[in-house]
Amino acid sequence: MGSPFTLIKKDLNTKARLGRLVTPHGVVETPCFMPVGTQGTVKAVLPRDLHELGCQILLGNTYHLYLRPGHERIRQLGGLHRFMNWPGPILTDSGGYQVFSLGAMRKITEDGARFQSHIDGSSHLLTPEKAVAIQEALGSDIAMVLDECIPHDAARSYVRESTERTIRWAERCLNARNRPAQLMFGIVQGGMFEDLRRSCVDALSVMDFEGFAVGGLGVGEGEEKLNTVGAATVDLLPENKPRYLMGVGRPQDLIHAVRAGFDMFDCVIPTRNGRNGTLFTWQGKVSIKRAEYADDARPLDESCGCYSCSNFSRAYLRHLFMAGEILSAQLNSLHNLYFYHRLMDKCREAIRDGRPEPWAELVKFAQAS
RNA sequence: GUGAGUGUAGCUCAAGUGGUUAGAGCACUGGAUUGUGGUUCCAGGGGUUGAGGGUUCAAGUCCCUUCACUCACC
Repeated sequence: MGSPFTLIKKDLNTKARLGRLVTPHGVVETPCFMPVGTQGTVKAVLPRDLHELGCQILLGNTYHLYLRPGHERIRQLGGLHRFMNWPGPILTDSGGYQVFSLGAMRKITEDGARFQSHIDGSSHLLTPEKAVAIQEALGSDIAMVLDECIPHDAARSYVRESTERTIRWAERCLNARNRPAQLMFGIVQGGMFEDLRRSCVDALSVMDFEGFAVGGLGVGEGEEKLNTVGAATVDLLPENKPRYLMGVGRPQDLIHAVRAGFDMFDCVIPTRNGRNGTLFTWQGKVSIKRAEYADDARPLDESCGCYSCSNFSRAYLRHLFMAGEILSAQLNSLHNLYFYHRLMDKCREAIRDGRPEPWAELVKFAQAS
């Protein structure tokens, strides 16, 4: 059995790569964007619509599905794919980000991360072994190792200590595997320190992972550090395996990261910002709640082929938002995900094309954003 | 008609015995949101304190007149 990842083409003008990742539930063309479906659903979007807009792979979450409805229940019901009626590939995050985002509600030890449930306050210990067992029960195509996502301004001494623990956890995750068909990705930490990033890559890259992720970015460090640390880290990763930049980002961040050599992305921005009234277009961000759109009969983006732009006016989208209607979240999320997928289409086309012109357009868009 | 009560921001309400530039929540306006708690955070515009007169160094607050609304009773 060969490697699940095939590097199809390296761009001549940038470090971007065109690839193909084979998973048990289908093939993913990279660079790709993964919509976030934390709780077994991409909020406000039907699986049918995700498929229609070109979505290839979704992200689910270990921590959330473990707490509710429970991974054993999902296993009994035929696994996460069947449970949420998404037949395509699914990558599951390990719960490492919740180590970061739940802040005061968790405690880290060598053994694992102890969480206080945000639902009922009950206490749970998530160990590397348990994170793997949960992801195997969910039946995801790609499992992520348990890591600790640290704040961008963490002191060097803590970053070092934490990153070394994350490396030990990665090894424990590998040893806990029981389903060879499920791919597993290691996660590079190291904060904003390039030497710590490098030693983390050195330690992880000799382990038998099918891909590598870069974590701990897009957590408030700012655009410049995101780009420089991201680019420096991705350069160190093995060329023949997929490289995933976790949790990033804005359209301009994705363009920079693809050009730096990343293959996979996930981010809540298109769905969360959509629900909160921020929409992405090729002319830039549009805050649909603005009063200036109250009487605007034009579609959000004339050049967009999504269901929302094909059928509704800005005035209607604003009305739905101001009225707090459920359809607002649906139409906005659908549009933003459509936009993100067309953005990734353009990146793949630029690599196939091989000329600098398509990149020039994308960079121009990124700079204007 | 008589008696009582209430009038402060678009809405609901605060502002001890008179004392800085009348505040808050919601709403509205603008901005933020990066491995999601259907949010949250930041900033801003808004007032002739129903109207008129009086007392006082000083009135949303006390007095008089008037208007509106609410309730009770003829």
